[in-house]
Amino acid sequence: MNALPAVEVSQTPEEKFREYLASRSRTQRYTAQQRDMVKYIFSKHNHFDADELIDEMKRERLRVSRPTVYRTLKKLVDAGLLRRINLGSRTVYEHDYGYAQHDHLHCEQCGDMLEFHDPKLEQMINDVCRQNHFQYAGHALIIRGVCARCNRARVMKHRLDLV
Amino acid sequence: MNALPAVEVSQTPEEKFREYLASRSRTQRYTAQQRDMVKYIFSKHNHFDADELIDEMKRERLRVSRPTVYRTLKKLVDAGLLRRINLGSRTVYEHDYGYAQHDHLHCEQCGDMLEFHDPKLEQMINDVCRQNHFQYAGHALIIRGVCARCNRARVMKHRLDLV
DNA sequence: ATTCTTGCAAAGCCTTTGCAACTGC
DNA sequence: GCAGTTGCAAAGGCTTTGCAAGAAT
Repeated sequence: MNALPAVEVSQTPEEKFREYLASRSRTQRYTAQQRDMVKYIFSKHNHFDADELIDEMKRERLRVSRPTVYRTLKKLVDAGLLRRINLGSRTVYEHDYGYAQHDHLHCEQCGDMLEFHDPKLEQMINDVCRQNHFQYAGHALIIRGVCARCNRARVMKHRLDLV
Repeated sequence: MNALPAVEVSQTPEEKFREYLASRSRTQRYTAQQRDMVKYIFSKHNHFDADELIDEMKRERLRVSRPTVYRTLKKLVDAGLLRRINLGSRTVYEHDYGYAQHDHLHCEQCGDMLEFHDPKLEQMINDVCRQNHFQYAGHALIIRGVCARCNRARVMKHRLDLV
């Protein structure tokens, strides 16, 4: 995974989540397990699915139960802290808070997710929505293919095969 | 669903599928059920999921079994006749043969899929891939939001509520 | 005749839920 | 103490698979 610049945010993810839990008519509680999840998830910038998260947190001796992880992930997405990405065979999550708007190049070989940002995309989406009188709520663009590293590996292998 | 121009193709979907089944080392058979599926699917241009297809075909008194439908859908995708679209909560299929390359505006209200084509998108994808030495294999862009019709309905409802 | 396809029932996979015990506020 | 959260086990939805019977070439 490559890096895009982080974005300045005034609140920590934890604060933002607490705010969400308390906001307008919501009377939700901030529990130890939720705190652990938020802390763990925002301690590293990567893409993960529910299973990976559970495994990794268990490895760190953090208490997590599967239903609670799913329930909390849903809240985190709703709170704007995480974004769900549907990869077809897998659903992964990534930070949506404190991180620049971007889309993905998904390597079908190694599974890596390269991030990129292109203002031309936003412009285009904007135009298309306007032309169709479509009220924009969000988008998902995933470009599938083979990343540079895997490509090199393939070329190397091919050369070796020829010898 | 709105219409994009159809594309001239030299083979019927059925012919193309037969060709696929027979091609390079494959010795797959063309069965009655597969034929019915291809015919039915290409008799109308719309987006459908496995369940809808099964229901509709049954309504037409066509014999279909769930496992066979899944197996055949997979072949049709592989053959380049259909494209899978992952909508997050649903997986739908659409024609990928005899139809122009396009992307989607997905209405979250009524579920409708508006199709559009913009060469600027291809250009952008091309550039991004080149910059990242990424070998392109395909992409999926889905723009979420509310379509014009649902928007009008919402505005109308709002007006009525004010009365 | 041989090899592939079918269909049933059953399993798989990921995700959600009912409910009693528990905990944050 | 009350209302929301947890965790188990169980159910759900969608998709795949093992295998014996059937069909295509």
